[in-house]
Amino acid sequence: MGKRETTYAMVERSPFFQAAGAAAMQDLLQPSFTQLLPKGTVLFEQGEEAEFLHLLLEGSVGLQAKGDQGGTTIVEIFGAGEIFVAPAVVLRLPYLPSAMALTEIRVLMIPAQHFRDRLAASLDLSRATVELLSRHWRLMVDQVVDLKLNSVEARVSRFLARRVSEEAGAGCAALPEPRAAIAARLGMTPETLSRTLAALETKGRLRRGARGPTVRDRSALVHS
Amino acid sequence: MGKRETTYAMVERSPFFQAAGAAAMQDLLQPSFTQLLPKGTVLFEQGEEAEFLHLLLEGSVGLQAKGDQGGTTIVEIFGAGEIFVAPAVVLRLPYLPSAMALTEIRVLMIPAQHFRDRLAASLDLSRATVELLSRHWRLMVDQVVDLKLNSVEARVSRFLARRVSEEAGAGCAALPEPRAAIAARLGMTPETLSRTLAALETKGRLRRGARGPTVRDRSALVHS
DNA sequence: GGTGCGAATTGACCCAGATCAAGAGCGACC
DNA sequence: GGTCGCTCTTGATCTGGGTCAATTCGCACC
Repeated sequence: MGKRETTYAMVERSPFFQAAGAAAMQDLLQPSFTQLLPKGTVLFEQGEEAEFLHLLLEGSVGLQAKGDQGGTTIVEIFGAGEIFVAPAVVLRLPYLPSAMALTEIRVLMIPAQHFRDRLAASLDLSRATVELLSRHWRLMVDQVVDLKLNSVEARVSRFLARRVSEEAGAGCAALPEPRAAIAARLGMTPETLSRTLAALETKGRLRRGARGPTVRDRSALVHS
Repeated sequence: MGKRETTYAMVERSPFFQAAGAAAMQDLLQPSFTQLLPKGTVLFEQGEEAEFLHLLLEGSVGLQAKGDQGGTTIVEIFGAGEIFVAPAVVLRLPYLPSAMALTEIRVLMIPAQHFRDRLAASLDLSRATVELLSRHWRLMVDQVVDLKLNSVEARVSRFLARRVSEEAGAGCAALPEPRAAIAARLGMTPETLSRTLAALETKGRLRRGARGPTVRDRSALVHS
């Protein structure tokens, strides 16, 4: 079937698959299944035992965490091809954040116990997981630095820049996720995000369109 | 020799050692060596190739990162028994942050290539590394949530609470690191940290002494 | 026991971004 | 095609924490 073909092709392209190799992945994926879920679906809730490792095939999901004094943020937004949430699965601990579909998504569900079993048996898979976690740690370090050192405008600019192709150096940065989610990911209010996009437009850095803002010059956006 | 005895005993108590098991650790530690370094020493610089995995035996080190628009922060402060910076070692990539001794330190240096070799050979070590990275990822998630949702006072309170023993519920939170480092870790200026400590003192939450602030009631500090 | 110097505290002021409160689009569904 | 219920944007105001400057503290070294 065509749909299953593309699914496998997408899985194959993910960096995790590359690192683990086809053999290990075959074993891993055998009892997994895909789900098609509408925007807004909660994949799992903060505090639940981890039952699945997720590989996102299409759309984006947000990892949402509650602070202890109340209030929630989005800690990370994952796109197609990315895997979450390995730490909870590995440590057999409750999920630290909840996960919510920010758009309609297609996601591959890998049973947690099966993943742990394969992990204990396969060095290749283990190695790929180490690399995955390393990359994810670096993402979070990057975000912490961003939050601590950069202004709202710089954070928005960096976020948009990561959404336009690096080689083209320009293009339309689609923002299919709700504004509130993006604002939370960037550590600001939706109002401030909106104002900042408006400010970037008057500065000529982008043009706001229906399918998201169009960036004129990617490098000019980041460096200033 | 007594000193080597205690070194090994400390290594043995670290969670990473527990997870990896004595056999794997024996192999890992064979070509490692310890160093005694004064406060202010730079262990490695952001952008250098990773040459060592570090296990901190005594003192504290700060992971310091530069933002791309200039300015630096401290992303994390590690204490005795903790391992850093596995991601750079694993990925054979340059260190993302620099590391600086915030106090006098004793640190075990594990050659990077040796670590990677053992990692590729030992499932136990691999598994321990996966768990280590998972815990470190969670630490960073926690910090991101803290930065996004909590006020300066709440962040300082949480930080102090983690420095007093949980069972006692009170005690002296030694702050041997320079104030500027702690402030950077918490995403604020040294001035604000100072003022916040003063404010917590007038509220009766702590008493400031020479060997760091003494917390009267740990749980009152966190929950308010 | 000065005395010199960097780190920590305190004080006065200011500003980026939050908050509160209207509007403006924009689909979905009758 | 209207109108209900969104999300998004814009406007006005407020405030937490940053900035800059002046002490004061702690302590190594003479």
